[in-house]
Amino acid sequence: MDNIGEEYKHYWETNMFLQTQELDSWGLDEALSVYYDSSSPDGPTSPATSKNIVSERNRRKKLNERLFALRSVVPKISKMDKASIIKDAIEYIQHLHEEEKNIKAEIMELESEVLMMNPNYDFEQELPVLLKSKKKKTEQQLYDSFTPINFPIEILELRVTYMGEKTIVVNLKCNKRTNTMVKLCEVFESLKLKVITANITSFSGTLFKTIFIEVSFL
Amino acid sequence: MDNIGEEYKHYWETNMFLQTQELDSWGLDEALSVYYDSSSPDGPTSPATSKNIVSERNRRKKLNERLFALRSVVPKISKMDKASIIKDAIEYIQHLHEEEKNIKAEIMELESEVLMMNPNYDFEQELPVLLKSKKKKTEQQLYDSFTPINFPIEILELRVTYMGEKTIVVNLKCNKRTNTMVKLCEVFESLKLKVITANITSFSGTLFKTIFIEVSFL
DNA sequence: CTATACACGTGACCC
DNA sequence: TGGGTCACGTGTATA
Repeated sequence: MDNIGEEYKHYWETNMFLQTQELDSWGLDEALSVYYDSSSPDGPTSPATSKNIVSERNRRKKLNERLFALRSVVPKISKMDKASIIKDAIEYIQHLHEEEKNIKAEIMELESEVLMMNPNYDFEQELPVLLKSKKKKTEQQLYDSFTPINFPIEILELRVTYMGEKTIVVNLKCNKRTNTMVKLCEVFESLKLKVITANITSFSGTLFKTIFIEVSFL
Repeated sequence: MDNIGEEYKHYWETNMFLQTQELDSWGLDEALSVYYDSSSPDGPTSPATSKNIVSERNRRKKLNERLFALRSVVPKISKMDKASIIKDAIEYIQHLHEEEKNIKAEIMELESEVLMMNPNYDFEQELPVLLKSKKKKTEQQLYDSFTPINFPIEILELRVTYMGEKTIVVNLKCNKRTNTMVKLCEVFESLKLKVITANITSFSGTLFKTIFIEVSFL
């Protein structure tokens, strides 16, 4: 009895790291069950007890796997204790709850702010996070999500001209899509150039942008 | 031996509900340890084994309490299984992670939106959620957040002129700061106006922006 | 009757 | 050399 048990006397975490080996060593368990089956058919311990043993082993193993997985999704794990893992998970969830609460109040405030300043703003189209989550919650207690829609800049024409020794002129033509102008500005801002003057003209769905740039970088 | 054990043969959840009563019935355990101590000092099971028994009992109890607490902070608990509780907790944490990511992008967008429309807005004073969470992070390796660095638009001059019955000219002068041009563009994009032509000129740290707008909204 | 899930006592391990 | 933790086998109650 004892020598059989000693095969499994590892620390539980080491057990987790050697799961495959454990699966191999499970062959011993079948030997064990056979041992139980053939030895004593009279006692109340032989016929179904071996089944219960392997069942219980599987249950423990599954529980440990879950616990290990739980540890992996929780940052700031203080100790490797089973109890400590659960404790850390609880604290982490509570922290996320609080943060979520604050951040949702934040969003509601910001939305009303935007709505006041611009009553024609279309939240359904551009910022559907809270609305969608409310919808889903009524349908089922499930968790919400959303996907931001981003159109790329479609450049139709790009021409760079050097005027004199310190000035560059950039001529750009592209299709007008949502936020296209914003993205263009972001590109030129990120280049940290010294823009002398810029002109943007919109005509029938096309953006024309002409930029004068001083060559001397800062 | 058996009659003592029968006191504890409840389902684990019922055990949790009757914790206080269990604490009372622990008087029986002390009687148990005494029984072990006084009965057989010769066998290898008496002296330290009873200590281990009560220790192990406490450990199991603590673990179940933690598990019960974990269940209480996780909504949408499918089954009461120990393993299922941990599984639901894992899925819930993963969901919260994803939601947090999305909602933070959302807030950044809204903040810039508000900032555009009301350049003198003070995020530090009125909406310190993200900033506060960041403070916590510097103090310890705690859970993460972020802070968008946003300079407000400093408007020096704003003049709106009506030209004819369908055209508006907006003249704007403001200081040049980081992303000022981007924010200006975002403001005018969000207003969903029909911009005919726009001109931006930079001169000694000041932005001059002139915009021709057709009045007819889409 | 057979699974499934649990609490229990026990020996072994490590700090 | 204990206090703390673990895996194991077992009896038992629920579905």
